[in-house]
Amino acid sequence: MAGPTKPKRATVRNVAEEAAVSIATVSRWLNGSIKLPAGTAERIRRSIDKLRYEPNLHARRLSLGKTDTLALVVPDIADPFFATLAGSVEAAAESFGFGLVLCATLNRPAREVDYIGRVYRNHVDGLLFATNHPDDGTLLSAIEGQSGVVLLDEDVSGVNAPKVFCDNRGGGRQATEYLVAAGHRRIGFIGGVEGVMSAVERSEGYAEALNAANIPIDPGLIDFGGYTAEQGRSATRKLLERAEPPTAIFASSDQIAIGALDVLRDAGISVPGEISMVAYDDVAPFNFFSPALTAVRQPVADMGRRGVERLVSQITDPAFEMTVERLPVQLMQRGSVAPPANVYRFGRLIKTWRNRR
Amino acid sequence: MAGPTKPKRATVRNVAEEAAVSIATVSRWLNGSIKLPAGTAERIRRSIDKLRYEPNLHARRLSLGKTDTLALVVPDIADPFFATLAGSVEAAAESFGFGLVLCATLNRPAREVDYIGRVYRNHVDGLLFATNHPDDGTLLSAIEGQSGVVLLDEDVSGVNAPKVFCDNRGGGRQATEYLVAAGHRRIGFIGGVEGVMSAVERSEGYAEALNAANIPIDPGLIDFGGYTAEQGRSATRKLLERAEPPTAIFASSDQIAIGALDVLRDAGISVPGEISMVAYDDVAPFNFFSPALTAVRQPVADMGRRGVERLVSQITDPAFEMTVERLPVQLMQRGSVAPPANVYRFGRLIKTWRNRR
DNA sequence: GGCTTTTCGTAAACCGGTTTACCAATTATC
DNA sequence: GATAATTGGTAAACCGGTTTACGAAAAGCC
Repeated sequence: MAGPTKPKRATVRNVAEEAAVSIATVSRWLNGSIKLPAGTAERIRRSIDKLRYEPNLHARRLSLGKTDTLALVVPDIADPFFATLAGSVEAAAESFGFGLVLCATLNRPAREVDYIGRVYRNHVDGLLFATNHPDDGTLLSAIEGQSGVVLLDEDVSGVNAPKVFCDNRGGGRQATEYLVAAGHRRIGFIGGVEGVMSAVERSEGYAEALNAANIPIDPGLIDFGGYTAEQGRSATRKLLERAEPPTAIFASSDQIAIGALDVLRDAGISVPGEISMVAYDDVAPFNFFSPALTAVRQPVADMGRRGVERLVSQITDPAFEMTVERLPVQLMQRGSVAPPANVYRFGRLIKTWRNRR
Repeated sequence: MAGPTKPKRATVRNVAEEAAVSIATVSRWLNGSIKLPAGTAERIRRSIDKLRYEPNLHARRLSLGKTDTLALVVPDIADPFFATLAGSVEAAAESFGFGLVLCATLNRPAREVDYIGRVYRNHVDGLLFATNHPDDGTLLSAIEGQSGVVLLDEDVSGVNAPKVFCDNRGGGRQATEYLVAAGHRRIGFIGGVEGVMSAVERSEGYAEALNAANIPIDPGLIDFGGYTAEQGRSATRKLLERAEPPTAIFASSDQIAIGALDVLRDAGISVPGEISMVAYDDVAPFNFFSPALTAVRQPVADMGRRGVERLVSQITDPAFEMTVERLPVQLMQRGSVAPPANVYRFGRLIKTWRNRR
């Protein structure tokens, strides 16, 4: 017995023949660019049913030069932040009649550039781009002149494209203000990759809040490195080695917070008893952590949806205007912030958690 | 000033013309099906560089009838379990020279069937399919006769296709044995959707372990419903309402465990002090929960990679044979299991957590 | 030198759609 | 009743590759 052979699909020609009509008639009728007398239309309809005709996608794309497909480029799809983003982008694209292909760059510049080229090469009609490392000009020149790219979450400096970001500065400020209001003055800041917009802005928000409270900024409390758990671990270790460790830590991503918690737990330091913590992103199930982690929640799903809206209108509307949008973030107050164990009175250090060992 | 016009791309014809050679020569040289004297090759190479020629993907696909692309179909990409799976599938596909398109069905049968049809319609060369609901025959008939589909994680009963699953029965048994070994005899089982292979098998493993320990199976302790946090919540509430609530709970997914923890916390019941818990999947950051959650870890990434391997060999190897593979799972012992607070001595109930309120 | 084989290369068909240009037969207009 | 406009439809070009079938020139062989 022969192996399973590929079933032969019907083409427009077959349908036209079956319906005793020309190819063009079938094609135009299908695309609604002509109306036909009831009899003819019915014959075509029947032939299509009978032959189980479905248009060949590739032929259609070749002919039309468009794909009705968008791409979402993210560093890593297994990261819950980007997975959530991907979910909302998928749904939004679908609602606009677009398919979605998901691309993970694993932060390899070559892959990023390759994916960006896909819109030029007509693989997709448009592309949502999210990165998480600073650009050395490679991305800029890859995106430059490319129409149909919108930047999500993170900027690529110099690029002229529609952008949808979250309010990083506001988030950084809110988190820090909250810690300051709880009485903290030595607040560690663990940031993402140095130079990346979101990291810079969150640190600016941090600085703003400290300035507003007349708290001098101690560069030794600030550490950049990446939105990873590993960065959370190493930065926290460094902070703990200081003569005066912070009484609170602002971790600027979920993963950083998770790494920081890891180190704190190993060191036997209680949260928030000895050190308070605020995280950022809030896509991890922080309310099940112990303590439930206070975090700045980014509207990840909104960002995805909005990005698709912008992209689709860029593709379809010739009078499209590029904009930069900032989505508001929200501080989710839970249980990882308490007044500092280090108490200063009249400017003198009375007690630090180290004394309590 | 005119708006940005789409840049005109060079075609093989342009390249051929520029290199003073025929189209076929260029095409065949590019595809390595001919070798040319150094001079000619060099001319072609130069023309390609000069014109920035890149082959048109759609033309290529139309002509060749293949796409070098795989699809991964999952219920929900934002679910960490499937996000992790997607990550590994992406990487594996890439390593075989295939692209990947990700499809989220949101458990809508119409979307599932549509996606499955994509391989027939040549949108992709092959498809990895993961579902999480029982099939009423729709999926079976959609997949039937379709070559180039491999089933991942969850079965669709009756389908003859390569399958890559995890050892659900073994996982259920291990988890339950572990609880039994800790002294538990009233163990709640919170399962996934009733009738779904993974849920059935995990419950079989649960039953096996109980039988082996001569513990009678109490149907009132068993609840199916879905791998969701909501199921975790409602099932846990039901368990707590019993005259004799369980001393341990086996939650058969991360999300279920999270929901269960939620209810237990609200009820002021400590884990593992009053109720022990074992979860399943272990893609959530359980080691940061308090207590760190003991869970059966599924080799999600392995499953993805293996699935791609099977799919690719099915596509490329005519002598391919269908197999069902079972990947081993591993119990990650952490801190959510303790001996039961309910103590029986000489068959009499001496103490339950209820008494300790 | 004549015959075969290899090398280098071409013309043309094909994949399966869309679309332009155009035609014949009705129907509307004056 | 002649002309213009509409209706229903067709043939053929085009999108941009791949591949088959074949030809001419160069090299190999006796």
